[in-house]
Amino acid sequence: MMAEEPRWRRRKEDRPGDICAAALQVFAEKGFAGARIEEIARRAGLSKGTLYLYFPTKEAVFRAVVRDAVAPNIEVIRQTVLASDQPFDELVRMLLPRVAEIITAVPLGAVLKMVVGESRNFPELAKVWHDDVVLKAVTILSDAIENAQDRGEVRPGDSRIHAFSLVGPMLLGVLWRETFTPVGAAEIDLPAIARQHAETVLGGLSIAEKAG
Amino acid sequence: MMAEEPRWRRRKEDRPGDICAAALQVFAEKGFAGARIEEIARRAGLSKGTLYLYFPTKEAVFRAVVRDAVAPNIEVIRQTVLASDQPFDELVRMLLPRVAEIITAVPLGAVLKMVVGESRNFPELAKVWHDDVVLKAVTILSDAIENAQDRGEVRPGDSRIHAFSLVGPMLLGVLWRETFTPVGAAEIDLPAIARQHAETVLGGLSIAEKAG
Amino acid sequence: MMAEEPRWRRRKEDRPGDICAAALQVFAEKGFAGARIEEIARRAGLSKGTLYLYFPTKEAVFRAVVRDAVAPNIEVIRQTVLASDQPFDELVRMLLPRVAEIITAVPLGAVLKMVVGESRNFPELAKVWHDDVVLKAVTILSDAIENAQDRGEVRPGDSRIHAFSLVGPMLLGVLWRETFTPVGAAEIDLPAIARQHAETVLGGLSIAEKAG
Amino acid sequence: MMAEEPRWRRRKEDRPGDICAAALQVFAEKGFAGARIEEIARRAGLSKGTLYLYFPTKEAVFRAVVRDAVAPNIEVIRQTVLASDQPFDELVRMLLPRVAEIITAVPLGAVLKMVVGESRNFPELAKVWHDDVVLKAVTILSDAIENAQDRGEVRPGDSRIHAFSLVGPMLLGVLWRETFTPVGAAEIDLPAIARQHAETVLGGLSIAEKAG
DNA sequence: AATGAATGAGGATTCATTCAT
DNA sequence: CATGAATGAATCCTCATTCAT
Repeated sequence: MMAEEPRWRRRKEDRPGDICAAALQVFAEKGFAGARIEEIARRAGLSKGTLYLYFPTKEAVFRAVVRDAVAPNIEVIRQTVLASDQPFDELVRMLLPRVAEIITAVPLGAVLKMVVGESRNFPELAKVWHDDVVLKAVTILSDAIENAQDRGEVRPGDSRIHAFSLVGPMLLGVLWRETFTPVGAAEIDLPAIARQHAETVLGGLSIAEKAG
Repeated sequence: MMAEEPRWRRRKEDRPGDICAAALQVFAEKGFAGARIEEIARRAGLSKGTLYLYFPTKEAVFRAVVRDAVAPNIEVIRQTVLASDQPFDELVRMLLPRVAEIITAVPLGAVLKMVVGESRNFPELAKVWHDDVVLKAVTILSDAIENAQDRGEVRPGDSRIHAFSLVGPMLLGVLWRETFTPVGAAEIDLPAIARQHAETVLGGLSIAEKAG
Repeated sequence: MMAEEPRWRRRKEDRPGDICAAALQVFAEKGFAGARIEEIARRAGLSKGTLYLYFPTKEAVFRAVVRDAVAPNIEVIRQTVLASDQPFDELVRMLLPRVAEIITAVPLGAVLKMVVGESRNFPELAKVWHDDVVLKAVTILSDAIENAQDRGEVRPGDSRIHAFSLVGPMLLGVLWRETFTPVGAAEIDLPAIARQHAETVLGGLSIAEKAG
Repeated sequence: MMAEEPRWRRRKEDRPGDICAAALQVFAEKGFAGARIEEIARRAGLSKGTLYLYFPTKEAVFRAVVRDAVAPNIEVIRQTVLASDQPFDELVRMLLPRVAEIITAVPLGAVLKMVVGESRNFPELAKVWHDDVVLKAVTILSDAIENAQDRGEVRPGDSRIHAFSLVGPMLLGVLWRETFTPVGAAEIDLPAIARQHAETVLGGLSIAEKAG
């Protein structure tokens, strides 16, 4: 326990972060329209009026939540991929479990659900996510794939579709967990999916292994 | 076009279908909470009050839309899989493009988005989809996979995760198309994904090919 | 049983009466605003549209119901009172049970409730009831009382208040029955009230008895 | 009057009372269904939305109005009756004018009208009124009557019907005033009714007087 | 800065009334 | 005459946003 930090002493510079964290929970549970500003405020430990000192509108809170979930994670992926000059199969065997870890640690699934669900109401958010997260991630992957193709490690084919083949099952797992596990579906073991799918997909992508 | 259709004629039987079709559009665009009954009614070519002759609440319309999207499609998958006593790789080469076709023909992507986006607000719909669509589809697939494993056609491993490996990229493609294409992302060629991913994933699942 | 009268052969001249009878039930149960035209039509055995062939508005139906309940009953009272040249105490001993009978036979209580409950929304109905029913009844009574006072049969005092003393308990009984018996209150035996109250009130009104 | 009262000040505690007072007026005028929340709010000096900070539904407001009219008044009656060890005729001569006073001072007539008019739509309110107001009042009275009968002061007979004989005319007067006076009927002088009816009914109920 | 009472625009739902058949 | 599908005005209620304290 921390030394009895009085509620009113919470440093104001933490507020936006607190609000975003609370809002993420609520938006993920209720969707944008179903979320109530008052509940976000309550979970952030402040009053409705105070929340409006930090964000001008509910939409602004939503945008902040979705944008904030962008930056930290994409960088991790980039580092992981770029730093590696190892063979493609090694990269994949490391990358997929890493993605599973990240997805489990941060509420990426919840945000993804929000982006998918509200993409028509907030097209500019879908755009930000596309441009700054998804496209970047796919590009990093497909670049790596093309390099591996050039090196003869990966079978020919559209590198972007190969990227879908790599990460699609992981995404499916995340959405499954967010959507169906709360209503009684079996638990999803993301790391297990990562490990087994890595082997499955590599079996097909790695020409070397087959040729052997 | 018919010549000067009267403002309304007795077509009670067509109404529910018209309403569901219009509602699917609007719900897919705006989400449940963002959809306005009046707009659904207008797109269905009738007035607000008339819609309420056929559905008691907005929720009832939503449920009808989501439930109606269930029945017709799952059966197609089952027929495709069960009817085949062909080798596993043939099945997959036929199945994935078939799925791509279905997804393209009917608005399954839109409904899927709705189910994912509103699963917390309508858990019983998520449950129906899980029980009647997703679980059935996965079970059909994993049964086929287990049979193929028994016959030595497919490498060992959790059959459900193998099923994820099979269809995950297709689902990712659908959601991508629903979410990002409207905001400027590249078009998604589902049949191309189906063809290429079939080869990719089979390369790994088919022990025979490797052994050869 | 009558010889199978087909529904569609119901003579149209009966319709207004059928509608009023059905409407009386529904208005008494739900009040004016709570009553639905469709339910009135259904109970009258016809469709909503058909009802509008006989009455232009819901208000018109309500007015007809309340007015129709006026005529038949006030006349009975008048006859009973005027026809009697018997002593006052005989009159009362006959009149109160007669009122109890009428009230029990026709749904006067229900209409009374409606008049009381909707008097502010339909002041002209309250006026009709006041002018044509209540005031007449009171006048008939107070005239009889004044005559009896002149004959030395009834103690002095405001004749209208004496009339209240005569009929008040009966009215209380009717409203009690309409209001509280449906929610579990004891049954009200109107004839018993009539008999006992007649003796009670006469004991006071009849100077002769006391003087003797 | 206070000088220039600010548009609003913190007066959360006064609100429910203000709202109930305004609602009583409006419900009495229009009935439950005819009353508009916005008008209640306006008469209470606040906006529609503010009213909903204090009551969750229109029904809740109605219930509060009716229930609030219960408590204060029944106690007065009980005290009046219980405190008296005077002869029965003295009690009645004191009680009826007391009832007339109460009815005149508080809007009991309006509430009674509401209870009668809406008893079918709000049976639980009719029950509360029956159990907590009417039955108690009647029981208090009939107990007093039975005691008086035991002492030989009151003629035999069903004590509850005797109670009706006592208070029926007063109730009739109240409802008359609520219903017919607004449409042009003569004013009702409740105290006069109380005084004259007390003498009238006692003349009959008091054996002593007659025997003498 | 913080609060929370107050506001009112917005949207779901009802139901009297109309009218094509 | 009879029907019942269709309409839309009316009203309850919600909740993002404001603002006096």
